Amino acid sequence: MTTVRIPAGPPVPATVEEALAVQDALRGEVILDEPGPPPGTGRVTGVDVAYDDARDVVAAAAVVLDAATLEPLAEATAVGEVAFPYVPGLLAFREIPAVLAALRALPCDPGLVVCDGYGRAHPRRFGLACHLGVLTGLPVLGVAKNPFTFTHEPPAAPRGSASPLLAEDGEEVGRALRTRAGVKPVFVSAGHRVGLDNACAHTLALTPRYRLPETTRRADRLCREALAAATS
DNA sequence: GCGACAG
DNA sequence: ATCTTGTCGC
Repeated sequence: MTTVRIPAGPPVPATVEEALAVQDALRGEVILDEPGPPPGTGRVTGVDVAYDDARDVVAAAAVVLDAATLEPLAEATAVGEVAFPYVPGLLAFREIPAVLAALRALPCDPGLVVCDGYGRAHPRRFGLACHLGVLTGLPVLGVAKNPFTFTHEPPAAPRGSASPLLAEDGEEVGRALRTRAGVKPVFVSAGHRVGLDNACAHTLALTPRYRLPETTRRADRLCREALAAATS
């Protein structure tokens, strides 16, 4: 397994105003009219980040799975200093430097990337999954655990049931998707070069046993381990 | 003006 | 995200 130091990277915005301007500038680069790779083929990579704010340390993990078997093929972690505070709507600036470093440290192509949080389901339609997609050119989708500010009707009880995640203007920005019968749904949205229907299909393919995708479960575990190792 | 608000 | 024990259930 590869572990890298987060390189002194692409300058992080110094203010909220600058961050908003960056989102404005990059939003037009998002590709929304590609369906993306079909589920169960090629590779799927989960990315996640853990923090120790008291010590100002951040750790990211990228875990590559075989999309057909969900068996791990490769993994990498990156550790460094926290570069941006958590601000709702600006999560990407906090997570992306670490995530990019972990992705670059992988020994193979990531294929489709699955991240925690949102893509188009975002106040300015440019969440983490969109941002990461534009910066890497990779197909990316987002799976979040909460509906954020968006509204939805509870999906029917069976696994696979879904209901639209709606913005104020009525636009469907994502979907509440039931990955386990009778269990709280997850909130799926397209990021870059992946359609919403396909994003949901991928999410179901990645949840044969648990509510959250295997990609995020594995990446979550790995980045916590990396953080503990870096902190001790 | 105040609260809510992905991780 | 993170702080945290036991507990109910398959």
